[in-house]
Amino acid sequence: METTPTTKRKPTIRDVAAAAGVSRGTVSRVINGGHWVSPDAKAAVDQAIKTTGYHANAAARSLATGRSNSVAFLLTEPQHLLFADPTFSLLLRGAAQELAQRHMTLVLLVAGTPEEHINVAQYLGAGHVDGVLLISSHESDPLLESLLSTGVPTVACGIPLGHASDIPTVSVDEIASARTATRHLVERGNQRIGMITGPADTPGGRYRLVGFRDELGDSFDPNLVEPGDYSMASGASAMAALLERAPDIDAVFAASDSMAAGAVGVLRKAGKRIPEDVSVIGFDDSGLALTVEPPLTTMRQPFEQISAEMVGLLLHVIEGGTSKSVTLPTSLVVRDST
Amino acid sequence: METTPTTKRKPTIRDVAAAAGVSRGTVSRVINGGHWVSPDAKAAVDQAIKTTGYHANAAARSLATGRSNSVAFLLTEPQHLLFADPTFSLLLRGAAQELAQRHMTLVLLVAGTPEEHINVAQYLGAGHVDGVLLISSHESDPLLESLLSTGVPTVACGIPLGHASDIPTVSVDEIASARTATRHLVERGNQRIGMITGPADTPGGRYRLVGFRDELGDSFDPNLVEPGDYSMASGASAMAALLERAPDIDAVFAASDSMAAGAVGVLRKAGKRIPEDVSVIGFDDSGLALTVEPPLTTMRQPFEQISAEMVGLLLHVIEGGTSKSVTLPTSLVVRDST
DNA sequence: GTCAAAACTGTGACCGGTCACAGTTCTATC
DNA sequence: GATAGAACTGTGACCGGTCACAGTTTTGAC
Repeated sequence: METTPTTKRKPTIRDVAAAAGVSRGTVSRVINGGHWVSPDAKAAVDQAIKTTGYHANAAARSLATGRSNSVAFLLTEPQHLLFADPTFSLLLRGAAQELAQRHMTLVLLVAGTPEEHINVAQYLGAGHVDGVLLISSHESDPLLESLLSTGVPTVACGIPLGHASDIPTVSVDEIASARTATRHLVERGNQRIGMITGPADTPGGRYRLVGFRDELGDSFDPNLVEPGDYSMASGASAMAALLERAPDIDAVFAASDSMAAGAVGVLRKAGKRIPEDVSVIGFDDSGLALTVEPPLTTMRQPFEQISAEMVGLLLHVIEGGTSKSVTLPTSLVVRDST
Repeated sequence: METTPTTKRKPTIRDVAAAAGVSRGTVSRVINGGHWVSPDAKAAVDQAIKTTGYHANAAARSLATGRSNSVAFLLTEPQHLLFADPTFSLLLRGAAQELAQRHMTLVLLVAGTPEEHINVAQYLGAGHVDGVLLISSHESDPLLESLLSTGVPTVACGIPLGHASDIPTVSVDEIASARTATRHLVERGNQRIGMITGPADTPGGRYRLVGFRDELGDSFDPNLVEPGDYSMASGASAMAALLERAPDIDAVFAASDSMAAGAVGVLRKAGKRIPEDVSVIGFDDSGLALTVEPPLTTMRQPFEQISAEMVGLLLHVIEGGTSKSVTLPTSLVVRDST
């Protein structure tokens, strides 16, 4: 490997200043909005930036300003949920785009194993990022504790159980959504409606069940509730359990599309027609909902809005603004499974 | 909001040096491997780091060393492919973990729109990251051109068409994999085997077709080939087209599980039983393969290995090592669709 | 025509590390 | 016991920006 002639040092702000015939300070001002610089100077600097091919050095800027212009996208889910569930990639993409527009970057942090946990905690504690987008934390998440204690600006996705008031949150109205889903099944004439819930230590796991129970009122039968962990496999085994306990079940509300998909597979193997014999409704409206046969009726979560709101909120907190939480509406998407 | 008492300034290397009774230089040496420092000094520094709660400032370090200790995970796919296809999240997660082990971070870059393209090019050109993991680039990708011209160390996933020798790559043997898949169908006794290909400007789109054709030899019928774009919808319409052209088709090889899933839906609606009437084989072994009914036979890509190799290779190039490419084997996973 | 305020510009210190180099101590060799 | 070299330590310069402040010019009011 020969040394390329491209060994020219990267231009610094001093090079630009020299080329434009002004001082570093003026160049800096032009870069940062251009206030309080004369039109002549600004033009000269703009020109010099072009000719030199200058780009500000992020590290130097961070060091001087104390801000990194990056935020962490923090995943704490155990591994199998992550790639089983396509929802997180929607959030991720949305957040990345939203941040890019604001010229900030997104660093992905995965805290699956305990070892990763402590590494992540260290990393965040060191102040390497300006803020954290916390994705779907389980109750009593130790990471949340350390986040709160280090004081890194944080916005959560889905109300972290037990910390409702401590931390700004973007979430959907779980209870209302679950009621809507349940009402839909009732309105379709179903009588024996079961539910496959998410883990009880997650907001979706807990509150969707609450909405389900609230909506059914007196006709709620605890025997028709079976827990899952959002994964397809858990949906399948939960459905199997429900079928065994209540062969006359005529509808099921799953707290995720993945679990609904698992349930559909089991129902079909059991010879049930969907929706004639059993109606199925999911939650999320992830890409999965369309791959299932029949396509799933589901509660759509506005993932694009969620990520946009999270970024907006986080940046607001980083700027020193007061923190508030946002609740977004879901919508019922009716397809062929009900 | 009252000012918290936690306004204590973050400890710097000088604080640690003072606490340990040594110089900054010694502390720096301890942090970076601890060579050439006496056991006494090292112990004192380690102790001081603990008591002060010191973490090195990444920006300062980057500024001094000229390295950012971060790499970009660059997505250039058009939007709809991204979240339709779960494969990228596997790669992403694998890469993040692999990097975390080496105390580097992964910044996610999305270059979907032309505007994002130029922003990303700028960002990379500015040297904000030490290297780039390039995910599935299409031929004549302008971003690739600018990457090569800026000289940022880059490793591609899947041989970038037209740049085979310019850039280190981690890929699977597309042709051999396609031959294995095709052979499997032939061995199952199928006679009229169709293929749904990926876009011709992607390596998977081009070379899987080559393998398919090679394996079939004389019995290859160009009339039984229909292009798709890896998405489920495209798989469905391609399957519909094939069925119309060749109602006697008895097997189909799709270049992605998503397309296979789309094909399965169409086949079932057409009254075909799978695999009795038509066998279907996919590619990837993404999570999707198990959600389809029946579960898909498919060619498994070793995504964990791919991301691990990519990171390893990239870091090697960053360190100034010579670049080489790696080809990994796929494996046939037989399920119920063949 | 004076003077104050507004508009603009340049300078030096600083952010928190790393690195080269010079200086010191310790060990081993003849 | 002189001396070379290894092992260890401290110092100042530097990375490339930003910022506060001081200095200069322009503008407008009286």
